Amino acid sequence: MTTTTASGAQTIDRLLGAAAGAFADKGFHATTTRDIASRAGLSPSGVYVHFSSKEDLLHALSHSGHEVALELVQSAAASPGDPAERLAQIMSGFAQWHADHHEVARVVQYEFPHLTPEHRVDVLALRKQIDSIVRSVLDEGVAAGQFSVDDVHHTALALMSLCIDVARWYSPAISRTPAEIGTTYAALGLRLVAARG
Amino acid sequence: MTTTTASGAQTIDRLLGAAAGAFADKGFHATTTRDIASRAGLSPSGVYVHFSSKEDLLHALSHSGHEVALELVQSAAASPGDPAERLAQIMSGFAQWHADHHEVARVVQYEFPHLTPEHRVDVLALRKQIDSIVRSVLDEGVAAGQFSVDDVHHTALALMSLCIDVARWYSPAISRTPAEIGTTYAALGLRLVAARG
DNA sequence: CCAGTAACTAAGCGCTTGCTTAGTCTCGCC
DNA sequence: GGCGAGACTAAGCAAGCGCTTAGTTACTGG
Repeated sequence: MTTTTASGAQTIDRLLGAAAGAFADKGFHATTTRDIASRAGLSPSGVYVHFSSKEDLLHALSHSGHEVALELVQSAAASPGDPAERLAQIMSGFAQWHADHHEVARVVQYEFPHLTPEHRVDVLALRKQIDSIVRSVLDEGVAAGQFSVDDVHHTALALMSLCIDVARWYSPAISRTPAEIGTTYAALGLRLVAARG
Repeated sequence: MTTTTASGAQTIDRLLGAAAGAFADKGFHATTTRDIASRAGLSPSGVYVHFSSKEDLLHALSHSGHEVALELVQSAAASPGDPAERLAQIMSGFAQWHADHHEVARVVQYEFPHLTPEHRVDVLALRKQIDSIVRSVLDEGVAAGQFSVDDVHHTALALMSLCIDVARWYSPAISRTPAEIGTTYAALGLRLVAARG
């Protein structure tokens, strides 16, 4: 069998980081494999020791990014507290993640269509899990009379949409910190579902 | 001087439409000039009769798209009614436009970084106008005691963000019509600014 | 009726792309 | 102490890229 050594694992991390930076800066198709290799301090062919293609790198990045986001939303939804407190946790965590990891987030959200069809369905499954968690928190809040929404599906989409778009406009150069953005978005989320409109 | 004939103007429109479709489907860099030419029913060199480069096409598309969006927001902001009614007009019009013209909207929003620096500042000026119109409607609503927001800048960004992200998830295959999306987003927008939270 | 020009194409140039091949180096292990 | 295998590179190939050149056709004003 083929084993990966410690130095190999390190190189894989460098390659993923290099690809995330390059894809976020210039987009998947505008990024060359030579670009990724040089950012990772390798020769052009060094990439293919660890990944079978440029799209393979995109998929690895996309899959692990979605996994991290899913875990984040999962644990926020499972935290103690009423639906409003848990929704606030989800919004603040999800929005902050899109700022803190805006490179990976941008790749995850905007390069998704460039995955192969098989890799796309793989990643889509993780996305659906995130959506369904948000919807169930909304359902609970409505059942408890704490939330009042016109349509749970549409509202859940709008809430996620708000956080996802953070990756588009966020830049480390702006004055708002990711943590502040998280706090703001928790408040905005609660406004969107507040009962007694 | 060089004049454009009627048939030439028609071809320019076909080229812009072809480029919008191709850029929206595959992204700017993944689109080839041969692709655009064949969608427009021209030979590969036919593109260069009317546009000096592929980026020139992106800029034309981006500029006119922003102009249409600006006019839309401008006229909604100038419509009769109190700040709440005018904000609802802006949200419904802007959201609906991102669904109805999701091809151009996607190019406008996501291919923006691939413009040359000069073309980017040109388009950025139009963007800033849109933002400032939204902020002034918020200011008026706050002054009238009709709105209550934590921060006008942040709220204006969130409102625009919500509409812009429609272009990412909208597809003609879904059951919601662009008009329905507009109505939903007008209501969501008012929730985000509502006084007596 | 013909000169001038806008609209368009066939062919192709120079370059870059993703990826491969053939080989070197450096370990850990018996 | 040699050998198998993982990590890596120099060189390069076939294909596709944006764009140009040289030329043809179609129309329009004088």
